[in-house]
This record gives sequence, structure tokens and C-alpha cells, in this order.
Amino acid sequence: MKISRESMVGTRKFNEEKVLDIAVDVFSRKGFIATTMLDLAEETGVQRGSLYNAYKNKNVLFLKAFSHYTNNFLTLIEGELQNSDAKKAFTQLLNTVVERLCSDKEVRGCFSTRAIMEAAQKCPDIQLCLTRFLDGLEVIMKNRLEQAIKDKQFGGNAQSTARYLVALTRGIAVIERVYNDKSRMTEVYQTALEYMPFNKVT
Amino acid sequence: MKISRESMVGTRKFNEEKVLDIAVDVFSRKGFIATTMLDLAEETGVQRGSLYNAYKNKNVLFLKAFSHYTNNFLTLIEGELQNSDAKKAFTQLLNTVVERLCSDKEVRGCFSTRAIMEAAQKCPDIQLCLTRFLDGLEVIMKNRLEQAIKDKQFGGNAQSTARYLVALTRGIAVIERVYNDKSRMTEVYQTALEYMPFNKVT
DNA sequence: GTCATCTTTGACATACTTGTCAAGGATAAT
DNA sequence: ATTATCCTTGACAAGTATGTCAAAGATGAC
Repeated sequence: MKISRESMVGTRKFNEEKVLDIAVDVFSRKGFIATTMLDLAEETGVQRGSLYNAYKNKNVLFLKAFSHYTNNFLTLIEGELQNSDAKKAFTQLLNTVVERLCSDKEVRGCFSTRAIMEAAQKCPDIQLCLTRFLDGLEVIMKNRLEQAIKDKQFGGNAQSTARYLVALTRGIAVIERVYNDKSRMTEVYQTALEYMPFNKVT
Repeated sequence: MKISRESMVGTRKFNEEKVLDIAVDVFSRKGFIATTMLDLAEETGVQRGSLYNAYKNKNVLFLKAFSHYTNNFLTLIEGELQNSDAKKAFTQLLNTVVERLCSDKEVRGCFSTRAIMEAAQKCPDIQLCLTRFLDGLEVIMKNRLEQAIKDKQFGGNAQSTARYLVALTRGIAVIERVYNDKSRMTEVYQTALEYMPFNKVT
């Protein structure tokens, strides 16, 4: 009979929550390929051997870190869309995305977009969780757009617009890498929002 | 006195044009980091030592390959925008971009977008040429949009719309990596075009 | 034909990364 | 206190990539 980990005797010393937070940060800064287990060991303070023991390899560790990141991010996104004015809701969402991409002390890229470009095709398991992540993003935006249509605040197609917005946010993450310029990223999403068929709230 | 390379005695054996074409292909498929000099040597048929002799290192070889790619690509883009109907012109452009991303026998990514995500921040020289490339793309689109405005075919701002479109094409390249689905990419650019303030030709 | 000069080739040293393992350490359960 | 079990630690082996170099090869200029 299998015993739950919590009741086992040789207990893990490190704080997994912290480790995954740091892993997300390292992967965001260095990218998936360039990040080594040694990097992760040094930055988390956990021995490389312990990481191998706990996660088997970089792929698995990445997947754990990714799911950690995803949960936080999608919850955040959903929260940003709460505004009852649809255009304001999406403005706030995109503004938050841009802020997150730029606010860090060090220059770092978008965790998911970097992973997509480096690992999606190479590792089926990673591609799957990336697909799920973008699908999740799309659903959240689609739902908000459907609400906006009901509220007569939006005059487009919810599904295709959500897909379009997912792509646009990825594009903004790419732009960040090249220009490293928040105002340019803001300009991009403002232009997009301006063109979208939002209606004034009556 | 410096003698031009063409008149020198120990002449290069390999066809640089071909090598750079292949290099672009390899970098597109494997990404910048994952591509090794050995990969390039094997796929081009040129000895690794010869590549080091000719290009010093991977960065330099990449820069050469990139400029090779850029010249072709920007010329192509400009050509696609020739249609006198602005909306049709941009439709054709985006369609070509999508076709290029999907048409290859093997699954490969967008050369420039992969490089942006992997190398932009790490290598100033590579970042510079990537910046120039996106700037070039932007200018070409901006010029066409200004023409469209003169022709009363477009009712937006040329500069910011061009920037927006550059970001959008990057986003489409990211989507390609995850979903590998041409119809999704098409859906994205069609949605974008539909929302842009084009006017019917009178 | 000879020479000067560059290219090609294969070998080499170095460095880095991965993944594994055995020995020792820590602790919940009894 | 003992035990069973897992974790930690440092060392090790194997694989991979880089960059350099000397010797050999090729060719335009003379």
C-alpha cells in the first residue's frame, strides 16, 4: 500500500514553493535551453543532486514550475477582466501583461513565450502543457467577450477574437525582447483595442 | 595594401550562398542555441574547421545568415504589398507570411522570431540586427499604410498600426510553434484585418 | 613551374552538462 | 531507542560543444 509523501520519514528539506518560484524566474531570464540544472541549483540553493532526486530531470522540473506559474497567471488574468466595461476590462488586462513583462528589476522575458519558442516542438509533454495554457487563456478571454456581447458592449466574434488576442499578447512578449520598451508595447495594445469593435456602455 | 578576397590565392571551396541558405534553414528548425557548429557542418557539408576559419564562431555565422535572410524577406514583403487595394495588399502579405511558416516539408519555426526569443538579450550584435529587421518591416508597412491613407483606403495611424502589425506577425509565429495549425494562424490575421479601419475603394 | 597565400582537414585540449550512485544524514513511526 | 525510509552530498563517468592548431592541399599571380 502506498503511503502519502507527507507521512514518509526521509522528509524533503527545501521549500518546493520557493524553488518553483525561483525556477520560473530563472527560466524566464535565461530561457529553457540555456538554463542548466546547475543554474537552478545555485539560484535556489538546493543541491543539484537533490533536484535530480526530486524531479528526475530538467523537463519534469520545468513542467512543475510551469504549472505553478500557470495557476497564478490565469487567476490573475481572470481577475483583471472583472471590470463591467468590457473595453476597460481588456485594457486593464493588457496593461497588466505589459507591466508584468517590464516591472522586474532585471530584464527578463515572458516565461511561456520563451518556452514555446524553445521547447514546444522538441518535447511533446511540454508542448501539451503550453497548448493547455494558451487554450486556458483563450477561454478566459472568450468568456469575457461573450459576456460583453450579451451586454451589447462588443460587436465581434468571441472565439476568433480571443484567439487573436492570445496571438497578440505573444507578439507583445516578442517585442519586449527586441526593444525592451514599455511604451512601444503599450502602443501596440492600445492600437489593437482601438480597432476592436467595442461599443460605449449606454 | 589590402587585396580583395576574389584575387587571393587560397580560394574558398564552398558556395557561401548555399551555406547561408542552409544555415537559415537549420537555425529555423533547431533554434539559435540548439544549433551547433557540428549541425551546421553536417548539413552544409562543410567541415567544422572551415566554418570556424571563415566565420570565427556561431554568432558571426548567424549574423551572415541573418542578413542573407533579411534581404530576401524584406524584398518579398515589399512585393506582397503592391496591390492597389490596401486591404487586399495586407491580406496578401499576411497570407504569404503564414504560408511561409507552414509550407515547409519539415516543421520549422520563424527564423527571426526564434532568434529574438533566444539571442536578443544575450548578444548585443544580434539584438542590433534583429532590431533593424523589425524596424525595416515596420517602415515597409508604414509606407504602405501612408499610401493607403492618401488613397483614402485607411482611416488609422500609419506608424502605430505598422508597429501593431509587426507585433501581430510575431504573435502568429509563436502560435505556429504551439498549435502548428495553419487555419488558426489564418483566423488570427483575418480577425485583425477585419478590425482594421480599411475603407472600400470607391 | 614556382611561390605565396589562403583553405581544408583531422586531431587535440578545454570546458560544460547531464545523469547516476554510494555513503552519510535526518526523521516519522513504532 | 531503534528502524525504515527518504533526502542530501560530493564524486564520478560519459557525452557534447567549443575553439585552436599544425600539416597538408589547392590555386591565382608571377
